[in-house]
Amino acid sequence: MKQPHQTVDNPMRRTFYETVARIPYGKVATYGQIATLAGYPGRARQVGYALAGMSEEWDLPWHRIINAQGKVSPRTGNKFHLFQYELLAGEGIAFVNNSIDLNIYRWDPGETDE
DNA sequence: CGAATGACTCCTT
DNA sequence: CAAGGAGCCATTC
Repeated sequence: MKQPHQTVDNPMRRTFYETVARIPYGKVATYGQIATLAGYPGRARQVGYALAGMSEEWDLPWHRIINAQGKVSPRTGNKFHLFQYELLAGEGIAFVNNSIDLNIYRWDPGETDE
């Protein structure tokens, strides 16, 4: 089966991690957003793929990454996405029918960030 | 190189 | 608003 056994040697994946780590508290970002900010527009899938290969021990706020629908991505075979909801709620994110208001919580780099 | 896969996104029903 | 189909991209076999 296909396993994301990728290494961090790839500058693309490393850049994704850097971008994710820059997401401020109480804010969220979409995969496409991260990809674009990382300098790889259109690689939204690779962002999710990179996060999938990431260890749970990482300091990255992976829970702040959601899809363009304003919901957490339903990962395959795991219910960790449920845990993501709790983490986001802990950040002060408001949910409406399990969906997040991207118009409010979407990370705006250069304005609200450092 | 071709085929398959996946934490995605957009467009149409 | 929810569901289905097509498009895109990188990595792996």
